[in-house]
Amino acid sequence: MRITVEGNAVEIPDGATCAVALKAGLSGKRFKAALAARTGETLLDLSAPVPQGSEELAAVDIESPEGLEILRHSTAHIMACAVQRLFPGVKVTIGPAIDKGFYYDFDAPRPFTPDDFEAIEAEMRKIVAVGEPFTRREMSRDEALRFFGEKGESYKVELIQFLEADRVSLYDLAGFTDLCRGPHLPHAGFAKAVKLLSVAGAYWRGDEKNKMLSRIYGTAFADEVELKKYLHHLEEAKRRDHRKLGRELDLFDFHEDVAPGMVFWHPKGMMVRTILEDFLRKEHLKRGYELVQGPQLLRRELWEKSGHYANYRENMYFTEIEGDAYGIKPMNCLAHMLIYGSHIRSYRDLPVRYAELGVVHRHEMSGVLHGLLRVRQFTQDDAHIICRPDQLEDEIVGVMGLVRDLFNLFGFTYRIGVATRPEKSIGTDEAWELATNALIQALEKRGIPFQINEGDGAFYGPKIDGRVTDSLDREWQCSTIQCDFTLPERFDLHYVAESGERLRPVMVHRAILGSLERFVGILIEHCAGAFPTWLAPVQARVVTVTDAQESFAREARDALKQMGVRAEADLRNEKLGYKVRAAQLEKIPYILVIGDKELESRSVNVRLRNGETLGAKSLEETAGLILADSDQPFKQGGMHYRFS
RNA sequence: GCCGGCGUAGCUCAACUGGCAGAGCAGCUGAUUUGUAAUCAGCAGGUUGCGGGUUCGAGUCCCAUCGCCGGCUCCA
Repeated sequence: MRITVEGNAVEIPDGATCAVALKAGLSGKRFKAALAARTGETLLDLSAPVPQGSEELAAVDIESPEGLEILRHSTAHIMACAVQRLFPGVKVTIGPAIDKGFYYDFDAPRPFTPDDFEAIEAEMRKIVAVGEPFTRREMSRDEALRFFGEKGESYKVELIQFLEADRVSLYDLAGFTDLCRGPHLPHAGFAKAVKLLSVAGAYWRGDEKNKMLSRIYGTAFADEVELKKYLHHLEEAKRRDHRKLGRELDLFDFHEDVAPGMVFWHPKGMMVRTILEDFLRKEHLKRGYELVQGPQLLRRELWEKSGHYANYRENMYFTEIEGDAYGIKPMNCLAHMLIYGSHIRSYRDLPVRYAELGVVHRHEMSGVLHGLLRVRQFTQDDAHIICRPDQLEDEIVGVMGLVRDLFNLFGFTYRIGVATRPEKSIGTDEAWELATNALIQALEKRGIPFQINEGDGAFYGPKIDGRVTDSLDREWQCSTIQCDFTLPERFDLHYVAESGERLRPVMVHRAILGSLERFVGILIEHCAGAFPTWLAPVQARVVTVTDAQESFAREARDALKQMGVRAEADLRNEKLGYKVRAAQLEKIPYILVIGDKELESRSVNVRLRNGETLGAKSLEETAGLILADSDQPFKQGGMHYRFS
């Protein structure tokens, strides 16, 4: 029998096993992975005969990353097959593998609901149990158009019309035929650990002008153990949800009825924010920034002049004062430019670095709001650097240093992207090219790896994006560094050069943590509510064993406060275990127990958040311990105060 | 904004096909005075998101609206 391995035809004796097939013609990483897996434990059955009629090599190691992707994509086919068996008349569209699973978009008379999962999964299990083979065949473009046209699969017809190839490949599975590049599993029997997860609406080809399809998300793993692990991971993410922890830890809440998308910070949450803000201000002052602040409302004419009115109006709030239209600022740059423009500037004055923890309002569509991570009012750790073109690269390099230091401090790994000119934009081609190159060169100079995101830039300039990955491997966009030649032009900013000539400066818009709201949300999920000691709203709680220690407990709390520790006391008439449990659930870093023994020696018994007890210590010693712990990030936590 | 799901006490959730709105936790009060993740008892807690409609009767069915959740689109 003749089979094809990654495009190479190989002759295999009839009745040969997969092992023989593997030996016969190996190229392509997924087959190498399969070979490698032969020694270890694998679901690949090498003694199985090569299935008849299969043109693809009958072996896939579904434990390799490539194999897993094949498994998931194939599982999407199995699901589509099951859906068409159960719901005749449902049209298929596309069903790719995604990061942790797969989806398939259907055009169904009635959108699917989770109630349908049981039936679909049962039907899928039948296909898997039989081990229905995937078989590949090819036909010409016209044949395929006719084939899918006759079946009424109009979406497949549309897809083929967009393809440039003369011939297309199709895969058959138990009577279900799908247009597909492949590759696929040899047979459905591999897809044993499968689960459907959710339904959602999704636009055909991702365009909101197109029809809304019904999408089913699912996942598949090499075995049940891996699947369970992943489902557990999803549970863990749920447990860490900042919206849940925000309520449980009494950090913040929302009053959806009166202010959707706007945060009410409770005392503990505000403490975290305040510490963060103080830290950021100090850090910016160290790095040559100056603090400024502009107004919330600016006349509409100003937004027209900047281009925001034309490009960003639908996301802005407007109000009227004495008959004049005002826009509530969605960003801080205009005020900063007006401040810059209030003096004549010399080339010696540059760069000017204006920083503001700026409160902005953006009218986000109702469907996108999400806890602290997507809100309508938020605070940016914003700054604008106005500099000479020859200083631009150094300034970006400096900003990237701050990005690195801050993310290191919080223990985030991060990924950098460069976003280029979008369709809706202002400014000349030359300016765009200059700005884009400056960003790229600065990154290269720092040796920071990055990817290019075409057309993802702001309307006034290209940008560098920084996305952090949290402890659950999810990515969040925080940093944005934008190069802007356009607004200085529109606002006629200038500086006086050595020659006396008036020249145009460049402006860099940048935010490192992005929005403090979002960042606190990410941080909560990252540390599961257990803030590092320096950020913990309550660092220590004094807990009494009986009422007899009440007075000393108050004394101890006040003494700790005096020494700079954020301490409180739990004097409730409850058993020690109850109060320890409460403090532990609130993730307070230090629990200080006072019973009769400690009362006598005027000490506290120190218990850490992880359950470890350190024994009795004097109040001074305890305060020293806690303060050293909360100082750590500033002194030893990988901070680099260098500018280069 | 679009598709789907949902909205019952502060929180987590009950209430069969329409038939007297309930429990645990949290809270408050009292008893208890306790040694490192939950002492016991009692009390209080509600216009079932809001507004209409159908019905003898609506938490439950219908319409409208606000909001939330999961996605899509968007995201400076």
